[in-house]
Amino acid sequence: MEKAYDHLQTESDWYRRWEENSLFTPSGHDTGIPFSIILPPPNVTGSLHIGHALTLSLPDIIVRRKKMQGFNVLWLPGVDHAGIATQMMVEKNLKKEKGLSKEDLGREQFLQLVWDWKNVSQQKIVSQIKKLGLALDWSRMKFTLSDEMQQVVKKVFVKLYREGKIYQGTYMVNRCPSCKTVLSDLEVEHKEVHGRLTYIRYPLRQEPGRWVVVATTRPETMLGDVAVAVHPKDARYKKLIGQEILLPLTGRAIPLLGDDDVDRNFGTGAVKVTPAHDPADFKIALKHHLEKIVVIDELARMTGPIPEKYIGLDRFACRQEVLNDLRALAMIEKEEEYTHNVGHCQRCETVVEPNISRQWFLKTAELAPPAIRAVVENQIVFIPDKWKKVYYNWMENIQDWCISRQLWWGHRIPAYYCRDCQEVVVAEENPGCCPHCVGARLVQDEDVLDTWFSSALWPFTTLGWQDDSQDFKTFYPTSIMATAFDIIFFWVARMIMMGIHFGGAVPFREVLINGLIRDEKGQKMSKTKNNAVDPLDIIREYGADALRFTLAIQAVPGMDISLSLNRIKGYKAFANKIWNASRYVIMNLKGDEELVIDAGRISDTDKWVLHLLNTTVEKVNRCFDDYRMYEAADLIYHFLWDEYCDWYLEFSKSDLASPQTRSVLKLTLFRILQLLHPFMPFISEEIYQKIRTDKEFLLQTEFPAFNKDFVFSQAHAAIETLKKVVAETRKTRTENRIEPNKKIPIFLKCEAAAEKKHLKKHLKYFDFLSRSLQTEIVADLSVLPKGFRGVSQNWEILLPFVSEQDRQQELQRLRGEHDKLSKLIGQMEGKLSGGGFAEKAPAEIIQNFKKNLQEYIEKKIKIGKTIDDLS
RNA sequence: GGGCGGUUAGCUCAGCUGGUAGAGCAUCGGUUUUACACGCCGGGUGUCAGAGGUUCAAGCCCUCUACCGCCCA
Repeated sequence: MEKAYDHLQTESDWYRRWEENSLFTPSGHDTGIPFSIILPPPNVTGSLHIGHALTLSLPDIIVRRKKMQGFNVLWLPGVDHAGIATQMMVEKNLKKEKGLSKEDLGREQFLQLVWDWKNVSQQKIVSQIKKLGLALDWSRMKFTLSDEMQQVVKKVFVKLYREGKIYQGTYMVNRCPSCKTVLSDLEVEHKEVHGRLTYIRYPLRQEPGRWVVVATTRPETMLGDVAVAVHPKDARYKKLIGQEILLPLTGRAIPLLGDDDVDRNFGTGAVKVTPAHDPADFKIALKHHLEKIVVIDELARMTGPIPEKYIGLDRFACRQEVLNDLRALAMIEKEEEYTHNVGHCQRCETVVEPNISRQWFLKTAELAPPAIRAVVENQIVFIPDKWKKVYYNWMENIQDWCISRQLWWGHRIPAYYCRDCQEVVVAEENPGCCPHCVGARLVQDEDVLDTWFSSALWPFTTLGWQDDSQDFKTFYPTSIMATAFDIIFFWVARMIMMGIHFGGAVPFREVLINGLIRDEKGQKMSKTKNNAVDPLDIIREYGADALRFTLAIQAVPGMDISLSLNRIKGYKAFANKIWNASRYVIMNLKGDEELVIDAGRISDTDKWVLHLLNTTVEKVNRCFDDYRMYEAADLIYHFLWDEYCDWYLEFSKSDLASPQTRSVLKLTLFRILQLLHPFMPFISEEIYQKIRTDKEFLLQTEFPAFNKDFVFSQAHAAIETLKKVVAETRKTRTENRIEPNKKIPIFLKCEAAAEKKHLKKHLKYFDFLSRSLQTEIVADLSVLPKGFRGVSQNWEILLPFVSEQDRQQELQRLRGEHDKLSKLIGQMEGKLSGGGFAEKAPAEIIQNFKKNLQEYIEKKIKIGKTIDDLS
């Protein structure tokens, strides 16, 4: 083996071999308990970012362990067509490269371009996923807009329509004039904007010279005003209700009416009513049967029955014009700074325009309650738990979902309009002629469905629900859905509703919500801030194993991760550590090692490491079962580095001639590789191949479980004592600047007979690790030559002085320590005698406390004696 | 306006059902010992945001405050 670990070499080829050997396909429909996860499908907008690496690695870690535990595991991959986002990117690209719009190309030709883009992007994503090492079954790869999915989506749409859950209606919706489509409420982001509140005079028709003042942030909409509303109990305006107002600039006469919903505290208490361009005004208009005058078109340009000069102006340009004109007429009372929330398009950040239009909606009234119940009844569990509150909050206030989009890239709505009788026909295929009038002039709806509509069907359609497949029967409901919290509404909630409705059961049992990845300063990563990192760059520099481990050990459920390159570097070093520990073990194997350990013949150090390994295995399994993979990673890290490498490998150097120790070395290494495999699949496989058992790949071996034959509490305690004495000796050496390499005579004293006996037995380890020339365990240190002293529990250590200066130095140190102990003991005794601690605390705690106190007291006495002795 | 997080060592973060604080990195001193300098040995570091309360005992529970962040309306 090479002296230094090379991740590039190790990570280059294993994936291909795993795939070729079908390691990632389920074991079969009749073997093992099913365990399934459907990949949250990445968008085909480009490539994966670091957040994906987290969301995808965590379930992979779970999946690999489940496979090793013998479950019948399905981990199914796929990608999402991402309607708006992908179309936008292709449009932008087309504009940039050829200066053309999508209309220049036409629907069909443009879609061909998007498909090309999708293919390139999908290829990129798949290659990234493979670099990350995800154990996905590629033979079942899905795409949300494949022919197969198009069939299912149509089927589902028609079914929902016939059930009356999908309907067409004319309502006020959010429209993005830049993306040129309507958006659902969720796709609108509310952001604080510093604007101006303009107070405009609205003259009373019957009383020339008098007016009411209305305040607005959008003066241009006044062109579409149909009324002014006041609160009926508002003393300022009560008497004016019923009068008419002459709308400035247009001269239209509009009523002044009373409405309970008017907020008396906003502005002047009189509000203008623009039903076609404001959701609240829309409601008022419905109540009072007011006309809806459209003055802004779908591209946010002025239109309608308004003065000629404004027609065609952009809404913001028109705002300036209107203000200028009002000013000229002295109709502006005042203007003030005003901060308010304005809806922006989530995709392109354009200010969203409320707009009345005919759209398709999904009724949620019947779908939501069972979806809420599923979580209340714990059929679905959120991890961490707190997210269920977020889920409830949204589900309990859910609105109907606008599912049509004015895009080309997506699932075309399977609705046909008859040109002859104007009827709408909803059917999976074009019926050819109108069932109502038998006319043949049917045209399909131009719009497509919201991307999330097909995503909502993902857990069951990917499994072949539509064909009543064996996969669906075996793997639905799936076990876990892993995702980021920002799409709980968009995706998780909708999957639950659709899964229950169509799949007949919840789509998944657990929802694993991971946090956001931030940069090392805790800032959100973004392209504009230029602090985003490319997972491929990290993998190239540090390795996929190091990246996976970094993400796993930092992924405390519900917490964001601040990703620092230094930390990744640290886990790259960890990989090198594993490599070298393995190199040591493998170099010393003779090929005759048994993997079955005879507990009667192995040494205490062997027992110690097996005992600790066993404890670690038990804890790791428990952590996995509680979805605390971060803690499992931490446990493995510390066992491997702090115990196995720092102590066991060093102990073993004295025992290499023993076939038993060599067997333990091999077995423990094997177990470590198994524990590590879910986190670091590549390096663990590479090393496994050098100590291979009968299984061809590590993933085929059985994940370690607690083994009651490996409980060696006595040996464990004895070696722990040995470690403490070695540590104290090393510390004493270092503190007193004894040359690290110099072998010196060491004297030990111990009052506990059993410990003394054990240590005597383990003296060879002590000598090696303490660089001892010769070690003597004596009954009385005071009769020996004077020396530096160390104390560790029952043990005292003496390293002989070589000069008078040594003696002075040691005395000074001892006095300092003596003082420290006196202070601590005083504090502890105080606590024990006063305040009720001794009476009220549980016996176990007090016992422990007293034991510690006793230790300090003894240590103090020992040091006191030593001081006398040296003075 | 409603809700949810966070505030712990220089930095980034752990700390399970309360029992005198931990990791990684950084830093300091030593060290080229036959697995590893991506290493080894050893060290220092904290009014656990602030105030009050419950308790024998609070980083952890309760109340309030401050600051930062997020979601919903």
